[in-house]
Amino acid sequence: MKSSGNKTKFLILGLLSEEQLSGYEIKKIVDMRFSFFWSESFGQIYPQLKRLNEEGLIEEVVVEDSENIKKTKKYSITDKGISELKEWLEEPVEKESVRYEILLKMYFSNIISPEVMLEHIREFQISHRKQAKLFEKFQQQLEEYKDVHSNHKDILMVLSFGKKVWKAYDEWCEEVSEVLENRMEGREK
Amino acid sequence: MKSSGNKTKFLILGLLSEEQLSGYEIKKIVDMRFSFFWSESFGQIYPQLKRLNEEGLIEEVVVEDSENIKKTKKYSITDKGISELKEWLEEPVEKESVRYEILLKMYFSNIISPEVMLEHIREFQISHRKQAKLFEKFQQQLEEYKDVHSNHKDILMVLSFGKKVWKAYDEWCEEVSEVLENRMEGREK
DNA sequence: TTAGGCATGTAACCCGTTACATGATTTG
DNA sequence: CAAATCATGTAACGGGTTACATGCCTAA
Repeated sequence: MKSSGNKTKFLILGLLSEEQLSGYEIKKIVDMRFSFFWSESFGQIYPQLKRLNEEGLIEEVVVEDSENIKKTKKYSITDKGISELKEWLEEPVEKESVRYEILLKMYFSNIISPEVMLEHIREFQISHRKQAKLFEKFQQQLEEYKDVHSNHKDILMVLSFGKKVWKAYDEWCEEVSEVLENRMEGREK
Repeated sequence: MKSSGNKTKFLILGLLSEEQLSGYEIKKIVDMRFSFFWSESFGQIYPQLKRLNEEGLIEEVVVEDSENIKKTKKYSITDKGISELKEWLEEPVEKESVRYEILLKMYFSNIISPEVMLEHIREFQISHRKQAKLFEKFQQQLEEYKDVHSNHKDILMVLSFGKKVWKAYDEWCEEVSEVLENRMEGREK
């Protein structure tokens, strides 16, 4: 068992190191900006916030919101939290284990018709192109609010990863589509 | 809950649709040829084989190995197994949820020194280059035993995915390394 | 006024890895 | 003959998703 393991913890600490957030806001940020390389569910976030609070790595912020008492529980990171975050950031990256269902299906696709496989590829391509457009949109937003994010450059590099890898996905789809189309024609003859 | 969910099941059915295999052999194949896009542990494979056998999707092969009675339990796929495999292959691909720890660390890397982050990138690059070399090796092997695999072309396409995406990884590493090196110099001034 | 978004949380369940147990066979 | 590899399997644990429960607030 590794010292890390629980990465939700560090995602939360990381986000709280930038600004005070509620569980709901954390989820929103992950869905909007991290979705292409990370995901979290409420079932992870809320219990984790509770634990981190108990451990003293974060603390609840008293939201004195002038007029109305909000129901949102905001948290801020403590010094202890920052030092644990730092520790984790300095630890070597565990190698990710991805599971591409589409490649499994591709591998065994001689069992099914090329038409069906082509359809899978098309869907894969469409959904990833949709994501690729979000990269551009997010990058524009970033340029506008350049001063807000102290880690502006780092975010750009994360985005660059997405753009490069998603481009590779797209090119692969093009290549594979062609092969499958040829196969369809060949079979019809 | 989706009708699929349990993908180990279909990996096993897929591999058994090509040849009779034991649990141990399945693990070996996954580790050698699928490792860049799939992984399985014994703790998944053996119980799953048992279940599939009970369900009648696969059956134990009586290994009559002339001289010595082997301890290996080989399985073959049944017609029922093939039709379930086919069904799954035709179902739409669920979108994968990847978690790139390196991108999380990159995102928050303003907290740590560029030297440490650069080290992470280097390790990422090295391990992925190692994998990239295996693509070439595997492709050569494929060309040699072209006739053995009926799905030769499909395997090549899976490999092509790896080559393209891993190339994108490598290019990203180069780009990011440069940025981090500049940052280090900038800070020293 | 009702549907949808905001907001927090818990419980059940599934999936997957790790660790452990066991024993045969091969190789230095 | 000891160490490594082959080979099969189980149990425990942990991480993550889904479903559910609850209640507020806002806009059509």
